[in-house]
Amino acid sequence: MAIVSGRIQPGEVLANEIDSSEQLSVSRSAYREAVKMLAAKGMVESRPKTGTTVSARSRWNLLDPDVLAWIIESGPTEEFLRGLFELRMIVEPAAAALAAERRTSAQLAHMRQALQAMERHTLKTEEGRAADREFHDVILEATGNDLLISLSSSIGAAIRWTTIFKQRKRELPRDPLPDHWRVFDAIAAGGPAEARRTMEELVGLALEDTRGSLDN
Amino acid sequence: MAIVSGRIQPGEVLANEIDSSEQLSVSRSAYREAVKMLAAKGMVESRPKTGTTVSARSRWNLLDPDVLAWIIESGPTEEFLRGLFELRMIVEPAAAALAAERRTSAQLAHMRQALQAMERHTLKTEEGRAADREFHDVILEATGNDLLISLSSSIGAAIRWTTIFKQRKRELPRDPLPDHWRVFDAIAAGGPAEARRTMEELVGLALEDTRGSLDN
DNA sequence: TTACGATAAATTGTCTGAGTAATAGGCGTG
DNA sequence: CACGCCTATTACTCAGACAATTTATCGTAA
Repeated sequence: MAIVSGRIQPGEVLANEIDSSEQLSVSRSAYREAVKMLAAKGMVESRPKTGTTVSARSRWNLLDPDVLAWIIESGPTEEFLRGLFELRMIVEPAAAALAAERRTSAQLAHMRQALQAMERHTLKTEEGRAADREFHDVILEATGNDLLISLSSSIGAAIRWTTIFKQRKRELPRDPLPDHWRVFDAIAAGGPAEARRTMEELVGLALEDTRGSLDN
Repeated sequence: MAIVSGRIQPGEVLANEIDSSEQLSVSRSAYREAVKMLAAKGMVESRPKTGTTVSARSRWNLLDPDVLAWIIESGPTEEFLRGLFELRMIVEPAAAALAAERRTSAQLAHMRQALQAMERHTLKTEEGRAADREFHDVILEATGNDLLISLSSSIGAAIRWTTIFKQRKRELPRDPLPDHWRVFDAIAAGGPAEARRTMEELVGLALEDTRGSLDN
């Protein structure tokens, strides 16, 4: 958190292992294992004699789920959130288009089932939100592209966290179901171009909602 | 490598820490630090009594540069490579479109300079390839989107490794410079739509080249 | 026979203290 | 001024012990 919040800036060196572990009241080995995880995510680099330095932000694995979570938790800049939604707007419609080309009928049935569950429970309940996630997950699965799945689920989780952290106060102003059904219909019958268009619409509207609740 | 190659399948448990570290002739702490890095990348999960189990592939951070490198090094499936290029085809044109909207004149000058260096040295030399990378990096920088930069540089590095690993034998059959200049012109003056189109063309042709060298 | 609660065993997690290896920075010499 | 040597600092590795956690087992009672 000190690193992602900028309290320790890239280029700065952390206190040496002994001092750091004492500050945190843990053993040196526990501290080292923690630092190794940060190193694995590209956030720090360790070298003998020099110590452990915070890496340039461009070297961080920003798409790592943990890193994303930490950034969001630490109060991300507005610019970062814009970037997050921008990326979603690039990836999700493309994923929908691929799904329209490749989905199996079993996957289609699965999507319908998820939407029906969403309809029953609404987004106010945890079950409803789970059904929403499931719908989007099946779309990703239908693309048959593991990398796209990995990327998109990271983004999806991050976006959900932003709404959990920031929203809270206002109700969802709009019924999201019709948009979801339009995406479904497009993937079922409309072809890739139509799937892309409807998903752009869905993401765009979700963005509007979130933007509203972020302005405060 | 045992994990990414599938020699140890998701769900399987690794030998316990003492046996594993002895097999590798390292101390338990060194082994634990290594495993912690894999855990940070989502590839394994450790729990007392149960041991360390390989996570489901859907939980891996496939976009982590290390994970990508390991997968490519271990001989990726053709399907995986298709997915990689597919993702590139989604991301890079979108990045070019954003760059066309937001680039500063300084960045534009930087791009021109990189292309001229590329022209001087050609892609046969390391300097020429560095200039190529620089050109693409400046485009990313011009998008002003950190997440997009992180994603695209991971993909870019991965693609370079595939060509390094597989290509080797044949010369580049085509002069890539005209395509690069078209992208440059579009970013300089043509607007986002034209930038997207020219970048699609560039990536598509690069894909063709690589596909050719992969079929053997 | 089944359900449940106490017990045991296996494994990771943590801690400590020591020694090793690498390297940046200073020092001296040519 | 350039180069090579030296030293101190730091991360890196190791070994051994103990703690915490959780699964599996076993016995007891319903």
